[in-house]
Amino acid sequence: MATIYDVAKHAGVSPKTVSRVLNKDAPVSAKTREAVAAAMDALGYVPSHAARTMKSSKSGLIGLITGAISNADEISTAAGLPELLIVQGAQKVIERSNKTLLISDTGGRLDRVPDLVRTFQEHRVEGILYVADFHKPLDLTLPGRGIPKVLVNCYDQSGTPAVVPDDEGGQYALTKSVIEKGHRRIAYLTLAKGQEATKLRVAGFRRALGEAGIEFDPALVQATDLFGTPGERQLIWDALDKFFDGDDPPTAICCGNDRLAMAVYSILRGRGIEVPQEVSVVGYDDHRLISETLYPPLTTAELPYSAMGARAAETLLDLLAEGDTAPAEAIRVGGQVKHRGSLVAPRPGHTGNIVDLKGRNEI
Amino acid sequence: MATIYDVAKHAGVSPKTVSRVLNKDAPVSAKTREAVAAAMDALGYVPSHAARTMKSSKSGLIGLITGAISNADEISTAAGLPELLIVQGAQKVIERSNKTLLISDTGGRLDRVPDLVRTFQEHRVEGILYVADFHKPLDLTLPGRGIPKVLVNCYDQSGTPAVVPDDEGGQYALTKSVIEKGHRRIAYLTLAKGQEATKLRVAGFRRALGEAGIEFDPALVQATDLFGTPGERQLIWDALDKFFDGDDPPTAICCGNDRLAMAVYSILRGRGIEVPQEVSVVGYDDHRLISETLYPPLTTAELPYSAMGARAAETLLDLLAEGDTAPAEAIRVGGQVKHRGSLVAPRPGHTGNIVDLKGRNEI
DNA sequence: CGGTGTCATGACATCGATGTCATAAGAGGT
DNA sequence: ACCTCTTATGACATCGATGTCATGACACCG
Repeated sequence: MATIYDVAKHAGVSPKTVSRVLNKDAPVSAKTREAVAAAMDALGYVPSHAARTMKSSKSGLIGLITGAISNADEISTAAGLPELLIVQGAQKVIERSNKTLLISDTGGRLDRVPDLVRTFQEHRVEGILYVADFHKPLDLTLPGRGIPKVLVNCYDQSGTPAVVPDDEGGQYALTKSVIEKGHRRIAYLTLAKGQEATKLRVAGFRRALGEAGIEFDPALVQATDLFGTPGERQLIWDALDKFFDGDDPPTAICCGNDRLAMAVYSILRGRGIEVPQEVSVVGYDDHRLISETLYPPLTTAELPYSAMGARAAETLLDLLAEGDTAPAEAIRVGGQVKHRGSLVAPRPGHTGNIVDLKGRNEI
Repeated sequence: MATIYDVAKHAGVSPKTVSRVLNKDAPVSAKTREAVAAAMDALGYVPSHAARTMKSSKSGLIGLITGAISNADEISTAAGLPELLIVQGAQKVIERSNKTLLISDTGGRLDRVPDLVRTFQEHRVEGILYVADFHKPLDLTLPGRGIPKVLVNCYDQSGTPAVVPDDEGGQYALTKSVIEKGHRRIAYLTLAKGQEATKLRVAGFRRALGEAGIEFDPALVQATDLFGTPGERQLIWDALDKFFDGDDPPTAICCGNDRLAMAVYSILRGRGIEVPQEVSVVGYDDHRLISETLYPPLTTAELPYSAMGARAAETLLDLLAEGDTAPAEAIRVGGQVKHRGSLVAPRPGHTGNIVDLKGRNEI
């Protein structure tokens, strides 16, 4: 590969002059500039990032740790998608700032993180973004003392800057939309218990009910997310059974994510219950492959992953530029409610008890 | 950041000796080695990749160009997923070889590719992987003379090494499975006309029919992929109409991808046609979010993206190691047929004409 | 005991770009 | 005509790691 010396020789000038042409940091006569440009062209010269980094001790690199790539398999099951969208959001911001994103993958193993950070350190990254696959507390302490870091989709105890989704607000807004359509009996098939998102969203759900003066009925709330494993369909079936078995069945069902909503559609149809005519269904995530392909299209709450990634990248760049003291609290990023066809006003006088709930021939 | 000189001073040895400890390329006495290790530890020393690259002119970097990140939005619509899985496969192989993958994103704009390649050149990448979002001929000539390259999911005229999916063989195997179940009237809702995959898969479909002595009926083949845009559902509806309108309706439907199969499920159900009892349905891609969540689970052909990425990375590493002459022909990677519940033997004497096809009240 | 290796170590130059300082050639003011 | 100032350029050192060569200390052999 041609060097600045080759270019200099070819153009009959000194290396330093070539450098000046490259960086436009000092006046160079037009004639010389053209000669140098011609030489660079002729030799196909491209400056060496390594040499620049060495001299300036600024790498222009931002490291990002994720499982997005190795989780790609599970993107099929939607689990890996969030990370990817976060990476996308970060990428857009970073590239606009003229830095380069170095993406490293955990391969799903947390114990590889120190290795990845070390590689980052070798490359002298200026900052690190750590992306989690779903909203959760982070138990590990990231190595890499002195390197500014921002956590995305997770948070820790030590006050590392973090960007997380506004789960409470999202479910609140979505539930409010459901209530505004006229529903009063609203069931909720939540994500797994213990998950951060579950806690926060149930809180948002209750807040919306409370504000509307609707009493919270624990019998209408059930965790049914088994991450797509085989027992899940049965679990949902049983939950729906319970819901529709009472005298006052729900007229709307909130689902912990769009995949659950998809299963609910199919089970309801199998029982001859029409969506949305007899029961409204809403999801969460706005996983468009589902929300737009299902029929009727799914009303759902957007999980603003891309925006979170962008926000995190901006926060990191600010940290780098100004040594800004980052906010002590995690930054919550909210998403929109996506209104589609699966949520309509409840049928007047509808009881929900229209089919024989014991006829499980489709299971 | 501590340097090798700092470590040397701290340990009371010369920098060169520290270097020897780092690289184990010359004998160092145990005592010295320990002293150096202790010094490195105390100072938190991490060697500078830039300095190494400069000295050795080997960057240990492999560049990868993709739209996977920026297409993440469309992963929701399944379009971006392939690239991501390819990246995953490549990543695994590259990391095993102790090199680092530098992932660059086109942001969906082909005209940015030269920029990305230039950035790669600045980083002195040793090779480049170019990943396309779906199987297609590549019209652009990649810049970066002299850098070994491997194309994935695409191919060009200039004999650049390429890795592509075996679309013909995949559809052949899938269709053969359908035929082996006893189906003779098999419809095919293909992807968009003109696409590489469409041509190859229709060829595979016809080969399977031909071998089984089934006449190819053009009336049963229709392109219905509109990439999830609004008119698509109508288009599929019309196609199904046509299929089931004749006296000899199909007993099985092949779909160009899993998303189409998902729409087909929903439309058939809306018409009261049971899957798979009355009509078997198969997809293509094995997009597990769909194929495993649909009920019944979808029989489909795996599109081996991850394997393609891995294969491409191996090919590139071989090229680097041995200056191997790459195969002149594109490498075709085959996938498996995934047998699930949506494909069963046809009902004896079934005509397919069991519902009023004009009752389109669900559209 | 001197010759010949081997082991352990260090001095120095080098990779490619750029910051610092020096210098030569004009431009402009008095 | 002389001094100062700007413009345009180059020489040289430097960033951090490592390849090359040199050297001192032993060990072993005859």
